[in-house]
Amino acid sequence: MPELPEVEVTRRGIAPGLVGRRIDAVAVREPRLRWPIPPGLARTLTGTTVRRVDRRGKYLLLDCAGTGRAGWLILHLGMSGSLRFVAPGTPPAKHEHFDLQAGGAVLRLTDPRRFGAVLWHPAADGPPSDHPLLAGLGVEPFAPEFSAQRLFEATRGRTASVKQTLLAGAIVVGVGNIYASESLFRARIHPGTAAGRVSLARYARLVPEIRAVLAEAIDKGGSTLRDFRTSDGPGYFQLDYRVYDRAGLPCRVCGTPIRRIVQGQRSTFYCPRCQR
DNA sequence: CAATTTACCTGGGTGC
DNA sequence: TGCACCCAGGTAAATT
Repeated sequence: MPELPEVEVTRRGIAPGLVGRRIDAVAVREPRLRWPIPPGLARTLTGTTVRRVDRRGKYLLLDCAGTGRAGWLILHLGMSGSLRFVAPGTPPAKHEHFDLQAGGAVLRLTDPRRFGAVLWHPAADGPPSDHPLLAGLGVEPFAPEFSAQRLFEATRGRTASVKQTLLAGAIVVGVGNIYASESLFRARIHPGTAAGRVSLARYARLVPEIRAVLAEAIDKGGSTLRDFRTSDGPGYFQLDYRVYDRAGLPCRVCGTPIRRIVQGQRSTFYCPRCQR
């Protein structure tokens, strides 16, 4: 599943092939994603030039501008989406729903479960941060604004578990299901603890661990990164998980069997001895 | 009213 | 071979 690290690796992978290039053609083969791909998108995009490729949370933002048109193409990979470049004329396989042809390269979106999104945010509607899907997002985990103090203050009075609170993305983005379990393990915090009852000192342990685990995953993705021009995209890399998906296996620190619990219909993994 | 919980979208994989 | 069922993440809707 593409989480923030995969999306960031994708951003780095596709940006060189897009920035400064003119969009020559757009193909929409299957508009039924999480939300419909806007009907006029091909007409809007064709002829614009990609100025930047940014990321906000798990959203990719392509800054596109041309004569009389400007805005951002918003891409989300959902839980099964990926992007890669293919040679022009490559016949689309099943689940390959969307193409962006720019300067001889074709960026192709594959998404079997169609939980992803391709949306357009006109510049006239303000910056992308004004878009309803982006407006409520928390801070970026690598931004200086993300601090133990901020986490502490934002969670006072909250009764929801610290794991679910991180996952919700309203305080900090990018801590998906895998990285929530992993970072809480590294910080030795029990995932079931009410967010409002976690001390400032514990959040001071957690913040650097969140950054470390995300940075590690990005590095790993960068190092295993395939050629976005010819091959099949970022190929989801796996961190050497310490607790995630390790139910029943011995904790790498103390040997106690890792437990799996369900919080908000989602799996959480933790070590009952190391995390309290 | 804000916080919290539940439902839903889809299709690959699994087990019978 | 077919089919019921589970699971995944992010958002909307429902509920507290």
